Amino acid sequence: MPDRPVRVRIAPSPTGDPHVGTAYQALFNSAFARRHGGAFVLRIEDTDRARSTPESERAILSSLRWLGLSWDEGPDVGGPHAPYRQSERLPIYREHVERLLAAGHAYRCFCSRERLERMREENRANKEFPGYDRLCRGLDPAEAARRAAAGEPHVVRMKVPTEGHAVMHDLLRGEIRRDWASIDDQVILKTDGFPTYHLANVVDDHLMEISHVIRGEEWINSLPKHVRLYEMFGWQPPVFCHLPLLRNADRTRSKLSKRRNPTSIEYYRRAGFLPEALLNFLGLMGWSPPDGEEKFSFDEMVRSFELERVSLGGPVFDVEKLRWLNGRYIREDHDAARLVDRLAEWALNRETFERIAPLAQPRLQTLSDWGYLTAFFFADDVPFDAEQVAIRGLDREATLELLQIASLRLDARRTWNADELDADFRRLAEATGLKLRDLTKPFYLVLTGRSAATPLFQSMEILGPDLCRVRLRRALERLGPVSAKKRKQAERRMVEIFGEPAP
RNA sequence: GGCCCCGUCGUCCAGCGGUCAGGACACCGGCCUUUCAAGCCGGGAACACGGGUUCGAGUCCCGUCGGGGUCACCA
Repeated sequence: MPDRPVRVRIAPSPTGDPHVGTAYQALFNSAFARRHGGAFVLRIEDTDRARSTPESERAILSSLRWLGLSWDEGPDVGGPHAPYRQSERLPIYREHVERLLAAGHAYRCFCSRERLERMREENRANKEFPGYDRLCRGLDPAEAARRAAAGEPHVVRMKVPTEGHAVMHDLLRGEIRRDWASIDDQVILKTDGFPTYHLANVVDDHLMEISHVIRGEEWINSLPKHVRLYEMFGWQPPVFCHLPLLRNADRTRSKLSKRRNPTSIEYYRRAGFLPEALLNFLGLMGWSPPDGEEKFSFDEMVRSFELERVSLGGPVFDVEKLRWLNGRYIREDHDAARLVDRLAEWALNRETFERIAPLAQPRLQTLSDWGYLTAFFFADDVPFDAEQVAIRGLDREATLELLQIASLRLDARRTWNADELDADFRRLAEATGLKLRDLTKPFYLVLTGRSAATPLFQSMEILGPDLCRVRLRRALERLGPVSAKKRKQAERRMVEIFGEPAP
């Protein structure tokens, strides 16, 4: 361990819903920092211009805060190494790329995407190494600089050794070796002038004086490139520690994915999980305190946290056990009054009731009708009769495809309100020649558990995207697992009907 | 497929050369009880396999098998 102050970070990419995996990484980094009296930094890695959104960044920050996590430096709290958003650090990366270029550690590459694609395809077909063939590495740098100055589009690639092997160290895994011949010259600066992860990550970790890089196992394979970048810059690399990936509970045991499990932190919030329970549960993934007690607060975790105690097997995210733990928190940490407070914080409050009231009012004959009518707003899953899921005039398969298309569309939405949902469903009805009321029927069933409920789109708005998406996915799963082929088909149809760019 | 990582009950963890392989979730049975939960008691359930090293391997080494990750101008 280098004798410098402990500084760690998480570097989420704001390209989607706040993921429990991000919370997991944040928890372990934060606990490690606190344990060693160090600093925990949050840095936004928004170098993917096409997919990064401010809404996603906001959502990630607020979800992490909901969990009780906090950071010493970050885009919202500032800090000595600001800015903490990579899109605001472009000149820094440019300057560092120049340095590598000048030192001959990197070169400009003018190869077209088409050429690269062709090359990859051929190599794969011939079972040869599929990486970049280094065509532009041989270009005269002066000539390349002239072409670039003339405005010819290009990327910058780092030079990687062509022989020998990289030797790396991981805090938990020890030495890792990898032949350089299996690694190609990675792009570090894209055509649009943005850096890639590899470059931005290394530059920022260095400038922000990160001492330990604690991140997901998925990064092990790019470690050689990172280590090489540190070498080329002449910097001391941080200690690397790769944590196991959270896994799906199904047979695949692949890394946790929303296709198979709810992954959005917001889902767990809406479904009534307590933040302290979710955080505690995440702390049980790959780690356990020496005393074996499974219920512990973040502060308690910090007190006994040892990174060395992390076990390497990929932990399955078992919602059943999370539910049990959540129940313990409800039972053991709350008296009735406190529980009522928590319920109000969650959803049972005047604000929610006021949103629902206009929808419920026309449908109430007595005040007591309220309970049954609105119960689905305050539930996680809703039971429904699968037999009834049908669209008039369509067979089961066609019905399922529509549910699938809608599900994909709803997944792609970045904003969520009744008017837009209304427009989406109208469009889908139009494209399929269905009456809106026939189309929405199965959605009432799977989203509200009833064939008649408060109006669908307004109800969906109140329900929120996370609950709606999960209910739809569960319904699809239950009604007949969709084959990969069918999903592809539905995906194409969705794009046909709604167009490529998500709103 | 190449490369990399990993491998203890169905699941999450403990074990860090000598334990009857322990705890928790889930499951099953019992007790308690106006129901259901909760709680308490009990039960079944694992060291992937094969070689080594060692007086002695779940623990160390090698191989096989299995799982995962990764092979982008995404992170």
